[in-house]
Amino acid sequence: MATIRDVAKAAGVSVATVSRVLNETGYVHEDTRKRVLEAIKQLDYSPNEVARSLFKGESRLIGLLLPDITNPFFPQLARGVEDVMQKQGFRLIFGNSDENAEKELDYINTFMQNHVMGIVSATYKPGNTNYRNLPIPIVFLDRTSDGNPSVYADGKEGGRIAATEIIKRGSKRVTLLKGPEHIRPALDRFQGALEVLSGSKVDFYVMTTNSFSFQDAKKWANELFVKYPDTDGVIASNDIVATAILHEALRLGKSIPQELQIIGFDDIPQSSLSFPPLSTIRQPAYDMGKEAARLLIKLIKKEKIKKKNIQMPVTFVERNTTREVDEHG
Amino acid sequence: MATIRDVAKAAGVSVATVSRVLNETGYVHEDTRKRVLEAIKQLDYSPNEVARSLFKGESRLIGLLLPDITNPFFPQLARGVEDVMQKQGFRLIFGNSDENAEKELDYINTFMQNHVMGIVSATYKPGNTNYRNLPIPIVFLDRTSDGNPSVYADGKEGGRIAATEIIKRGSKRVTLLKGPEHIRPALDRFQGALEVLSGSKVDFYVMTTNSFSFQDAKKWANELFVKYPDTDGVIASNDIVATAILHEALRLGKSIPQELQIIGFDDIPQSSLSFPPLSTIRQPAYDMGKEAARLLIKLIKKEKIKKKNIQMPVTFVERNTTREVDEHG
DNA sequence: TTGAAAGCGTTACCAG
DNA sequence: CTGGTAACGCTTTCAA
Repeated sequence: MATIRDVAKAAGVSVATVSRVLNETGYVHEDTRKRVLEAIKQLDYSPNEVARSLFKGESRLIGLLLPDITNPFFPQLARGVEDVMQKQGFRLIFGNSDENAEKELDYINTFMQNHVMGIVSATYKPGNTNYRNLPIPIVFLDRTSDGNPSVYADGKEGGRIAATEIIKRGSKRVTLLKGPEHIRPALDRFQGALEVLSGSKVDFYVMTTNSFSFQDAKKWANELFVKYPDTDGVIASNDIVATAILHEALRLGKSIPQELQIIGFDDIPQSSLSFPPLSTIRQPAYDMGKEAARLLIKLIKKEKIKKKNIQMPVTFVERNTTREVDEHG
Repeated sequence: MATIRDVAKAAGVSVATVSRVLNETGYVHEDTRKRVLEAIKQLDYSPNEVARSLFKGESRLIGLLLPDITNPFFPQLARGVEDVMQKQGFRLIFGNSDENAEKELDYINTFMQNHVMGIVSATYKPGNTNYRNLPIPIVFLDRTSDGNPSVYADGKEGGRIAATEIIKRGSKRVTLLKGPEHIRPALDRFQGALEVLSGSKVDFYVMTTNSFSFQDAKKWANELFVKYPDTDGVIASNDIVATAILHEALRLGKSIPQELQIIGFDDIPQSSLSFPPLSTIRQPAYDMGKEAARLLIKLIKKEKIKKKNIQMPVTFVERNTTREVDEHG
């Protein structure tokens, strides 16, 4: 690896000059600039980011904290973050916390030790103190933490929409799945749906599902039909669970959506590939990731921020686990 | 942020001593050790990794290069890599190449600039020169590159198994989907299946699908039944495509697996949630990731390596898009 | 317009 | 057992 000194020597100038042309800072004669550029090319030199980072106390690194990249919702967020960071010359250090505060803290610490310029975190849980007085900006993604910048979807509204749509389409005995208590968006959805359901005249059951994993999803699906065999509408806590429920319903010989309607949350890519394709409340995950990255960059550059809490809209994606609405109903 | 000097001052010793207790290198009296530890705790000091990295020319960073984290196969690999790296104190810088050599090179360069100790790459394409004479170890994951360490599944055998099983279960007009030419595992699967099909007495069609994306998968599925409406067995290029085909077949009213058998590749988590659940050739993605991480660490530590090319076994996961084999057939 | 040199926070070597 | 100090590769004054 060539160093700046090698370049200086090759170009017959001082390291200071090389540094100047590298950073386009200060005056440097056009001729010497050319010589330096030439030398750089010859030696295939590229500056050592670590040395740079040490001197400036800065870097081109961003920390990305996810609960679990294996959950299909998060890769989309991650990709959104990465795509804009990449274009801006930032690289991501990433870690999965498994919603575990210790692991999370461990990552945050090493992020700091590596001079990251900011953090995007999708793992905040209420009460968590890991983010207290961090000297760098942090934006929460998919989650919120009071007072901190964040990008998230309107979960409550999503819940309302889900309940409204399923009722509008004729379900009379709705089962509402409540996601993990400590995951804010899950709680929001639940509350939104609960609000509408409570105010309606349909019967409904609430069933708690305290995880989102593939493994457990099957368990919830199974449990659901044992407990509430007569349910004719399910508002699932996310698309994975919804898919598991669809699977189980089909296995039990129920016709979808005639006997049973199902609405999921998230609109992960595979949801349109189930059969029948899943009706769901869509979160614009990729765009949320991008938005979060943009916000963080502004924060890092200390630019003026209009809104530091960005709420993204959710939409009902009508596919075929819900019936068509009867206009004359 | 406290520095080592602050700690030294607080403990009334020299930075050299602090460094010694930090790294447990060289002698230091138990009493002073305690004083230093105390000061470290008081100041909430933790060593600056950047300075460390600059001095040692090393770091605790690993580069991870993926084609696209949004494809559900890769998060599993990534998680495997991360889990063992995490335990060993390594952090990941990660990037998606989109199978684009320039983007790939860009990432590799910044990896180097950040002193990563090694790279795990799942994006190699034949002919790619981006990895030529890198001064650090690299292990290819899911791909191979002649001479370089790698961890991959036995795609060819997977293809053979898929063809054998589908024939054994009675398909007479098999459609074999050929994945992207430049993706080695896809090619291997294809060749393995082709080998068995060619040697059998069933008819078969070959259809080329040059991507693995969700978007395109639907297109292939559609095309398939237009071109080969009489096919009664599909060997898909991966589970995403298989799911899309299952979807389309169901949409067309075909009964699965009676009229049409489908076998996928990978066994991504959602494959067991389709209905009917997808029969597939499983790759142990998570374990492959772990294996790759372990191999890379050994390489970094310059430990003796038994095998630098690790082939992982594939297995037929019999679910319900294939019929039961007729023992008396 | 250019160069010398200090310093970013560590580690490792050499004396003592 | 401990301390002083050079060095890692870079950027940034300060002088020239």
